[in-house]
Amino acid sequence: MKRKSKSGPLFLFKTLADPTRLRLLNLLACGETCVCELTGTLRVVQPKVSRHLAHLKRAGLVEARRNGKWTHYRWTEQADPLARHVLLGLRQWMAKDNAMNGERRRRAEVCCRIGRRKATFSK
Amino acid sequence: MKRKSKSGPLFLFKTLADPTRLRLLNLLACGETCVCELTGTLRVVQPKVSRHLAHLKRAGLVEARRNGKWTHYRWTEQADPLARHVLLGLRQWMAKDNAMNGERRRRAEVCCRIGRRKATFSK
DNA sequence: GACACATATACGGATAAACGTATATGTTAT
DNA sequence: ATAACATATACGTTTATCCGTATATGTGTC
Repeated sequence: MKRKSKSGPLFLFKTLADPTRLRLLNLLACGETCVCELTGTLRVVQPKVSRHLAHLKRAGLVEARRNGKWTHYRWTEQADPLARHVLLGLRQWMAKDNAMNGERRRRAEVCCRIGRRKATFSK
Repeated sequence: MKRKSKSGPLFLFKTLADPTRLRLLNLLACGETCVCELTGTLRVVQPKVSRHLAHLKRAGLVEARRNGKWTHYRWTEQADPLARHVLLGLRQWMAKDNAMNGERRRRAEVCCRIGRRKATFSK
């Protein structure tokens, strides 16, 4: 049996080749966000969000921080040069894209604001 | 019915999320190459190579030039900033990766050398 | 403990992607 | 026109991915 690599460009690109995961990364680009807020903003069922967050985490693109009942996700600092390069480009693209901008703007206000660091979107 | 977008980051990443297509891009990074040489070097059946080249072409990553019986493929100059950025990163990664380096080195010598421009790998 | 809540995973079914084989198209030479 | 060759596409099958629903896990509260 052969095991899957979980790193390298292939897994990176596979991970980025999904609309929901791109939307999640977009929201997380503003800073740490809890699952319930992601779910509310994207308007998709919670297991779907969790599944895709798990995928992003496996790929090393995000990391989770538990705070009581809530889990907050954030982008990870990339060690791999390719991943860092690609994600930087993606971030810049998201900063310009209309749909992505809109989605970051209309994120839910009413959700587990406690213990969250301030969110700013830096290019 | 909804049509597929063929552009944007999603299609780009989907296109890059396949080992054969990455290997093809790697070989093409040296310069224009004909299908028979790609087939010979990758040691995969010809329809597979053609299918993936067609996919890369649809995604706008490569373009084809017909010369007699042969078709030569090459990287296209990217108009889209994200695609250009990502492909630049990929190219740099390929320049360092062992497997990719090996594959570029052991490309077939005996094939349709006529009418091909000289191939050099530039970072 | 029992309960409510946030999040994660398991499972079966649907959809899409990739594959190998066969065949079609296009080009050159005879 | 026929034949030989390079490349592309069509077709049916396998394999991977995504989804929704149900359920499990973990954490605070009573």
